[in-house]
Amino acid sequence: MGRSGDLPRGLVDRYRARDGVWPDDTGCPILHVDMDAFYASAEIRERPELKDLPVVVGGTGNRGVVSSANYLARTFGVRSAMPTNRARALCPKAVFIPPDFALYTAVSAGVMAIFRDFTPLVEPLSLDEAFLDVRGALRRLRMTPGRIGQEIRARVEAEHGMTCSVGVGSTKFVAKLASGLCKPDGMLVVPRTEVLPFLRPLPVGALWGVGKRTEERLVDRGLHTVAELAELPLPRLRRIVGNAQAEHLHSLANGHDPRTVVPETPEKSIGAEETFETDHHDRAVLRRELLRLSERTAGSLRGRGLRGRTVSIKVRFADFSTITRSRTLPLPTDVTQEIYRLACQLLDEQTPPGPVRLIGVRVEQLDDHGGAGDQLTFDEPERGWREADQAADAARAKFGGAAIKPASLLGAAPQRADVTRPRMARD
DNA sequence: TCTGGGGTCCTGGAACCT
DNA sequence: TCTGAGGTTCCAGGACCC
Repeated sequence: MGRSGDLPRGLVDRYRARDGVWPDDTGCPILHVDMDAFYASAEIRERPELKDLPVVVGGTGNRGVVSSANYLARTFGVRSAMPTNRARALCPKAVFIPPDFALYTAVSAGVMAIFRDFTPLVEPLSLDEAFLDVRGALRRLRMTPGRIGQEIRARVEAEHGMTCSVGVGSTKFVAKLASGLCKPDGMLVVPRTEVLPFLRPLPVGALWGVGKRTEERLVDRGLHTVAELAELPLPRLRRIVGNAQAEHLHSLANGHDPRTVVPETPEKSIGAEETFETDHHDRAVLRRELLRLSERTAGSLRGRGLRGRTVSIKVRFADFSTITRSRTLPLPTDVTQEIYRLACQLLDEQTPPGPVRLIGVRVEQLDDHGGAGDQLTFDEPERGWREADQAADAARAKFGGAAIKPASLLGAAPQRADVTRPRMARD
């Protein structure tokens, strides 16, 4: 939660423990646990000699950005999402490390397992954070929510050598804000009766769903704080931000957040995209990249037992203008060649010429085919491609990711900016 | 400063169907 | 047979989140 970290610290002290006594956590069953500088901490855990150095994890190429920086690096002004080149200028002595997602995934699994020792109702938001609903655990473990938060913090540190921050509240939104306000290595309890006094002085940008653009729009109309937004008549807010967002923000600002902790949510889309190290006009290069991305996307689909009906491509030009083009198939697919064929059609028929800095492929309208394995579409040629995909998947599983690739990808790949992968931490 | 990558959700327009 | 209204789906783009 980026901007909540900029809030006045004095505001939050009343929600910390005083003389070892925590504020009343009755009716506060929601915990939000957020690992501190997760990727950087995981790297330091692997290489303890980095402990007292500024550490920055992120793309190390020309166009890379910072995914995570330890708190020492942050004292130099380094922030996540900042271009790596700028981070380097601010802190030349920092150790820059490309992300290692296998490591973060493994650490994350260990941390999530600790959460599940307290409650089965764990909703991971990314590798480094999760909501917990501890309602059932209160009776079973005879612990208060605050006590559970402390236990979790202690176990994460003891078992993984990393710190985390915990927010305890009556709703997801309050718990999430609270964890953001006590970073790093802290805990905050916002009593149910204190929700409105807690929220009202916050800037509108602290509301979940208010980013840079919406914040500008609200501030332009004189709405600076949550209190001002809460008091605005709903019809006026609708005219500013649209119906759905108005309802959502008005509820949050008035302390209402009906969202429950949902342990499993089905994926809605899967895709891959990449930024080139230098811009490319050449359609042959773009098509080759589409094949690589189609292969990655289709592989992810097959790995999860999913198929999708809508294929979309995203093209970002040198001037940063971005277009998306999509087409829907009559039947869902997970076949690399079919996704690639559609992606090429979209590139050739619907994409204007120009220097391209990023290209991506995404598959939407996903459909779990429930292990129906070979259930086929009516498109007979697809059968051969699916069998080829399955054989290639098996070979990759046995011999590694580089073991098999389409012949057209065997040549030199275009230089890409540093690759990062699913769900980055942003802490 | 100059902007990654993987996602979700919403809006609005066009096309299509009833 | 034509037309319009209303609903649904598709598509594109924007904003946001981590």
